[in-house]
Amino acid sequence: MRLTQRDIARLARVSQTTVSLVLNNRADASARIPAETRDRVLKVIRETGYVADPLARRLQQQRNQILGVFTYESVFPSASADFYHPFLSGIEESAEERGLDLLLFTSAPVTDGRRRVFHANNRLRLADGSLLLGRHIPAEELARLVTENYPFVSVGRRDNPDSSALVPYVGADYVSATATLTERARGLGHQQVAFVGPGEGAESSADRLLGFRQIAARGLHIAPTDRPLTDVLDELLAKDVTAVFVEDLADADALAEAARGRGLTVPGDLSVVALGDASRPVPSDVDYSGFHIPRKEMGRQAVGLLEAILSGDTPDLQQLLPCELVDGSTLAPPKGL
Amino acid sequence: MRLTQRDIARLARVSQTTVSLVLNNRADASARIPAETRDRVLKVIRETGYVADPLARRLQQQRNQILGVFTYESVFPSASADFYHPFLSGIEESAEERGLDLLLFTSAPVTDGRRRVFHANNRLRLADGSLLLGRHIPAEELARLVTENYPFVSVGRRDNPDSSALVPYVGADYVSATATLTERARGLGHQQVAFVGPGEGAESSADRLLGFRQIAARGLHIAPTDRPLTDVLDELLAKDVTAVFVEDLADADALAEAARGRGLTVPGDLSVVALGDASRPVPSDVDYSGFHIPRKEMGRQAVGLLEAILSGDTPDLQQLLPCELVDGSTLAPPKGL
DNA sequence: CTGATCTGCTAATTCGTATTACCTGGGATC
DNA sequence: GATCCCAGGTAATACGAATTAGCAGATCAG
Repeated sequence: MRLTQRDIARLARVSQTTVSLVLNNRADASARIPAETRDRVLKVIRETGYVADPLARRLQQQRNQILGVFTYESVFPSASADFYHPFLSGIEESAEERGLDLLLFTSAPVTDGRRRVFHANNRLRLADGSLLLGRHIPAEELARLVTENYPFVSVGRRDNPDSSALVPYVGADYVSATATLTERARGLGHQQVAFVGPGEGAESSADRLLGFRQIAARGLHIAPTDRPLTDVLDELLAKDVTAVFVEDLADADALAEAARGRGLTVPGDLSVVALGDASRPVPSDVDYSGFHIPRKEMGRQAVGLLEAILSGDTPDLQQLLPCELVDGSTLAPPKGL
Repeated sequence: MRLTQRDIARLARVSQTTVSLVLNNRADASARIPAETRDRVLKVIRETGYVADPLARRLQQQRNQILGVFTYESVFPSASADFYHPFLSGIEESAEERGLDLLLFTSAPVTDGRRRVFHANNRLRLADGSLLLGRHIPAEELARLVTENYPFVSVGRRDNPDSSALVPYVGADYVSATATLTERARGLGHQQVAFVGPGEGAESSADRLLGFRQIAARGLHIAPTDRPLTDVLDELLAKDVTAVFVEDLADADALAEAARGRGLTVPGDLSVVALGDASRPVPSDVDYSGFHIPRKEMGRQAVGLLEAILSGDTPDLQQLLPCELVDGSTLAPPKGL
């Protein structure tokens, strides 16, 4: 049987109220506890090792000092670890600084190979608010979270289910980063540049193409829908492209490798820019030019934003962080120059 | 303002009791709800999106379906990630299967560079029970957890603070694994074998030496207390050692590298056996003979053990899992043969 | 000497849910 | 006609801590 304040009260010959007052160090005008009584209570607490039940506490108060973390895939298996890790590192660090615990919603049942926030025995309310992570977050879940007024922040994604719902998020500014790099390529003398990637679907893809287009309005765009890489490379060369922008570092590496296979040099004959980190392990250790997504910082900021929301502040609910530009070795003036 | 059962009750024109009964699907003789009433209540619940407050629930019940995870270092920074990750992967997997959420105690204040379980505002009771992970778990904290009767399981460590306290743990059987490998070396014809490592202090170290001694009672033991590696190598060669057992894969690699530096071949001139995984990144991709610690499985088993404890079963509180032997390429008959 | 103020506490209530005990009206049984 | 039973609920209470209201007794002002 576990100890309650009532037990402590009995042992210290005071009321449960007094125990609570001592514990919470209340010295209001309405409740003055003389040192002698206070010490007596504290002594009993020390001797028994009593700790307050945090759950009973929060029934009363508004905050619980727990932040939920909902991931749409398992966190720890190494397959998704590379993706989630940097975010979680920042989240953990920030939570530690703020004295918050993190609740991983591993109990969410998996349907169709994905976890769902909303299910029969929804446990979101265990936490004061939650952080949502995942490559693909279903729009209807976001919408419901917003309409139910549940405090949450989406990390890394910035898709809005519809115009009416304002989804709080911390994202990365792909537009600026891509634009800056495209401009840099222009500055180095590249006349024909190309963007290889879907450029639509996820906002992260759309944003990169947008940034590219801001500078290279008429640059080539190739959406490699299951097209073999050699095919893509053929088209690039046929159109005299000297600098190519790729959404993923792993894809960038594959493309560069293919180019080298044809006797081309990188960046001499073809500059390759990686617009983001590798989504899967890459064997080569080439230092690709491009940018890194500030994942750890995004995690940190997300905790900050959620805390602000919880404490009633309403700062800018949608935050974009600058990407870290990487000079690297694969972006240089074209050979002809 | 969030919805309560009282609100649902009002809307459905029933009592709060009835709402609770419907929600929990109680069809006992003591409470029979006709389909009509039940449907009316369920309709309101659906329309409002009401979900029960899990905290208020557990105030009443015994279980909360939350397992605490206490780590003595941060989990996600890549420095400790390699260590914690496999454990956590198993824990997460098992928690998911059992419908449990995981609470990371990131709020525990850091003193002397380490987290502490026990501090002023101890929050262990948020969870039904907890898993303890860490390279170095202070004995006094273990002792206190035991005396306070808090349900927990220590993962990977099996140190007992004193004989009276029975610490529940899931560990790895280093003794058997080391003994098996030593026997294998003997079988291959090695006459002089050596064990390089502290062999005391942590039980994991002591256990390995113990397993080694079971087979090679008079084998050489070198405790490399800050001794330069070349020194250790000198001694091995001077004593005609042909097979050496090293506690850590990283150390094994360093030693093998040093041997090769002197023109020796591995395993031709010297067999090297790694008694465990690398505790720090190792550049080489040599496939060392030795064993792996079954970290993921240990995580899984720990959840199982904790669940058993929580449900009142008292199985064997201390469990040892077999290590995975690795044939590898660094253990072979000595050259002379 | 009377009322006001202060000290040092405690009884009662609250949070949201689950459970237990009981209530009511009608039909069946004796 | 009295008793019992049963369906269909509800009122009351418990869980553990926090808070609000308030109660004795001492002290002080006037």
